[in-house]
Amino acid sequence: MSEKTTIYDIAKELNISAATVSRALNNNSKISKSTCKLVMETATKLNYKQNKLALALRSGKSNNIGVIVPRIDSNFFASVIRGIEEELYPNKYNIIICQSHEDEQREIENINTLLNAQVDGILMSISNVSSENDRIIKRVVEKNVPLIFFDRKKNIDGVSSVTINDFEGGYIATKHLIDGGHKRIAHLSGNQSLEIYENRFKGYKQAIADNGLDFNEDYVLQARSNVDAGIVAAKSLLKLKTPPDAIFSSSDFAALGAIQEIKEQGIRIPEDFCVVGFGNEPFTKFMELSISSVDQSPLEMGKMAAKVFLEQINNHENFKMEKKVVLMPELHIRKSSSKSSI
Amino acid sequence: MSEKTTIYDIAKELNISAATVSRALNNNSKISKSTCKLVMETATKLNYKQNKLALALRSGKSNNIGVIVPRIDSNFFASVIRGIEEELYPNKYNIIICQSHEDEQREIENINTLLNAQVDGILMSISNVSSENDRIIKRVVEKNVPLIFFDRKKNIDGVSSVTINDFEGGYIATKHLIDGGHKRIAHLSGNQSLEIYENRFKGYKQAIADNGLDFNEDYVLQARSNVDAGIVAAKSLLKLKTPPDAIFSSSDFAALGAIQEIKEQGIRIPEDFCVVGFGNEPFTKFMELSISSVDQSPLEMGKMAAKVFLEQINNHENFKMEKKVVLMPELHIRKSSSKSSI
DNA sequence: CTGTTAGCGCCTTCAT
DNA sequence: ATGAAGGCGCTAACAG
Repeated sequence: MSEKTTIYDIAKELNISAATVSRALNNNSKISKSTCKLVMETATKLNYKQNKLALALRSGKSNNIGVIVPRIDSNFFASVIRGIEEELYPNKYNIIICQSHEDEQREIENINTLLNAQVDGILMSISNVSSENDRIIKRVVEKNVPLIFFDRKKNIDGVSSVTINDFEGGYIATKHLIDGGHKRIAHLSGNQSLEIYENRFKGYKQAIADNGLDFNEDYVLQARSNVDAGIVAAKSLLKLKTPPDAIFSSSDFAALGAIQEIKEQGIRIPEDFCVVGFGNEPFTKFMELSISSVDQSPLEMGKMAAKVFLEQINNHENFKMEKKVVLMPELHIRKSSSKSSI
Repeated sequence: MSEKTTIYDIAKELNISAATVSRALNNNSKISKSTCKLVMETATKLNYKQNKLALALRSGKSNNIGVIVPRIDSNFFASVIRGIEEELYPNKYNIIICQSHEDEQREIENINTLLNAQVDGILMSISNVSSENDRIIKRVVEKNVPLIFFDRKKNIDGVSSVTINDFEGGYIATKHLIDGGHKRIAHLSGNQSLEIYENRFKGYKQAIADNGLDFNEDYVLQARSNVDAGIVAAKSLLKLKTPPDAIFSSSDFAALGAIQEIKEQGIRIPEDFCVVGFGNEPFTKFMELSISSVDQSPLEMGKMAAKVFLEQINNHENFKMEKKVVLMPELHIRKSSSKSSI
């Protein structure tokens, strides 16, 4: 009972050939109704399950796709993965998850593992932009394994990507603060070597320029994406001779830390100081002092990445296709930046 | 360049047999140093990558394990998965993720898919306790595919599980409220047909009984795990002739909703009313009025589930092993329940 | 309509 | 120390 039954078992039982069984199982047109029915019956009787491994080996299609994320236990990445899964499930693809832990070496290992496992495609958010992983990424492209970047991308020929317009995100967040009457707006940025943070920063700068404000380099600090970094950053900003009166943070966590520190120093939010974050993490709307934040629509991003993959895989021609999808970010205005909604 | 190189390509290049190549690649003892070196060199030169699919088909081991969760975009499940991944990564296992969406039919499909994909084991948190999925779960056991439940389990012979002591969790949470001087403690429960919620409820009840308080059925409400459900529940609790003065909620989200409603009605927390949640969601500690909550150590749970799987897979004997690991929950006391820490 | 054959890529007996 | 052969489970040509 614990033995796996194969098409040969069914064939033997019925005194027919394995090929016929295979055909019947696959609803091949030219099989008599009777044998087809017989095969189906014995299949269920013997509790037959198709071995996808054998099928994959033969067809060269594993029906697995690999997803590489820096870490899975962040709301953003988990939501993207959910989106991917929901889009791919009806298409019979399984998802193999890898975490790079922001480590480039690990990322390369992940890609190799996935390639060895013969995945039909790789969807990834890169951890880092060094030239080290360029080589292997190019190899993926050469092997004609569809590769799609989401959120954190890299510009490489033949590689599609699904991102949000981070520039726009930075722009609308900053513009919102300017509209609120703020003139000294600081910016907490992430690792600028990543396009996403660079673009959010550029959007911020552009909004500043477009509205006749002065760009002040002292107002731009780098802060990792956690609460403590936000606290540290806010501390140093508030120590300036002319401290800012608002912050646009590239990270919700840093925004939270900044808010904590600002309130700690007796400054009122949003009356005296406003803050806007980025990412729309669940906690931003749960806070009593809810935090305004730019939403990245991770679910949609995941679905879109999956869709692009499907297009690519179904593009049987041998011309390479490269698609760049850019989603629009949406600013969710909450208490941390709206004096009216107090 | 886009062609995949196989051991035959290496063999041809070197005018030796594929068998020798295979042996050399696997560091087989009885291969001359020279040919071994030669093989290795040509392998890298030709950019050879072992096809795990072929290996899997031959060996019957895919080195993939399946993980089924109700949904992935919840901090708890994402963290468990992270734990699983980190533990299994060094052991060269890949993780295939499936979401059941709390739908039993989908869950059955997931199991079948994973079985078809020849996974070496299945780790799952069941969505539901009906008898429908019993049959398929039994089939997994019969097929000798290691099956491990985590968090939401079902008692089935031959199936291991890793859970937390939910009874204890409910008990310490309630006891903490009692110690705080509360005598009218309400409980928001989840779907009682799931062991976890049943046990949290039992722990609550036991703590009530052990401390000479009266159990009041009106104080026990079922609430789904979201903010709105918590609001609704709190509303109806506060309408009672003798409303409670504390709540132990089986869900952090419901706890948050309850807190919002309680404050809305002008009742002060924690001075007049205390609340303890369950799950230790990230937001609970971020709130200004931080929420006390029972931690489920999801990371550890994931790692443990993976360890149990590894033990099981390495248990080459044919006796079935069944292991039940129960982790201890930990109460994180925060502002929502501690008058002293205001 | 159905059977035979062959091969996907790998490893492992069995020979030598 | 190496080669030849067979098979993991499946399907697609090629024959009938």
